[in-house]
Amino acid sequence: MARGGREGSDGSDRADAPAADESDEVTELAAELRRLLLVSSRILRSHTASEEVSASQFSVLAFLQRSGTSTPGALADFEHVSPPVMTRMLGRLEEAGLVRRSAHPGDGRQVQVALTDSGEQVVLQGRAERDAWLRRRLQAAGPQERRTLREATALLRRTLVERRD
Amino acid sequence: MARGGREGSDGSDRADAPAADESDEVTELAAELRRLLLVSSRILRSHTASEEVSASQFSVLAFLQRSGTSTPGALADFEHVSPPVMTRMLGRLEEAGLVRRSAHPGDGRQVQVALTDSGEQVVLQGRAERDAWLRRRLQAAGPQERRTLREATALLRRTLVERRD
DNA sequence: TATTGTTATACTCTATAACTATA
DNA sequence: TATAGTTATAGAGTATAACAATA
Repeated sequence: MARGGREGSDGSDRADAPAADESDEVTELAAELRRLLLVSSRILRSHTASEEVSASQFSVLAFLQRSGTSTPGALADFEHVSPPVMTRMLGRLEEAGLVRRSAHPGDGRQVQVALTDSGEQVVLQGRAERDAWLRRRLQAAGPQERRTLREATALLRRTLVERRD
Repeated sequence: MARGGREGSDGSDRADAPAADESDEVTELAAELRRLLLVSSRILRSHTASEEVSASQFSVLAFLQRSGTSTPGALADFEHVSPPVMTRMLGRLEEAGLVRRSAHPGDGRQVQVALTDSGEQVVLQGRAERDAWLRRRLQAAGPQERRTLREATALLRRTLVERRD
């Protein structure tokens, strides 16, 4: 990791101008984080898909199960996908009989989306099984490590997901 | 999977049988982590793709730049994709003139993969630009938070990526 | 005119199965 | 027989542009 050198060692000690070391540190963290997210999302995707629904589809179903009802636009925002992608996802879920689309009361442009009974079954029964692989690993990691991971999860969400600019 | 209710809630308080609270805690962390990885990989992918190469392709180029030379099989392992996926990725990169495939000396079954000069250019010039978005956010998060993220990155890699079973 | 959603189009990402060539 | 890689096939994930309907 070779970060040799002290900060401010070249005389540029203004507080708001990051020193070379800090810049290196951020650069390296960024590269590691990028790679980790890319690879671990692949791994997780493969471990949380089932024959019934993919990881992405399950995420939509789980959101609907908690929120009761939503619209394609709200779901697209929540999942961070473009509207056409959500239209397609909902189309597949509807074909599979897991969600139902109906007219929005009051605003004819919008569409209401809700789980069917079958969709609710998939969420409730699938949840435990779906996260089993991840739970096993977290269990093995130990309490202290889970504490770090909980902090980091919240932090990553704030840093990557919720911030808007 | 349905492991029959909560463990430990019936008075079995052996130290290696996680209490109900711990089980709930792990379950919740697993669900949050799954969702975070799914969503943030989407976000990151959209912010690290360029016209030249996608996020995945860049990751392959960056690995080659550091390792000098590799084989399709080793790259597939490293990226956690199946062999046919790597074949296709390499095909596209080769078409674009960024990598070169050549006969493996000593083992005719294997193939050697290396960057072309053009591919090296893409890596070296693309690195800073590609991570700019992520670096800005990490910079804004502050030193203490980056420390947590560094710990968590290493921890997640050990927990999710490196463990084999 | 702005918003919501969909359709059309065109990629990339991904896996499994079957095949070829070499060891 | 086992290993490395590719081809064939199929489907999911993703985005932008163009369109329709409603507000």
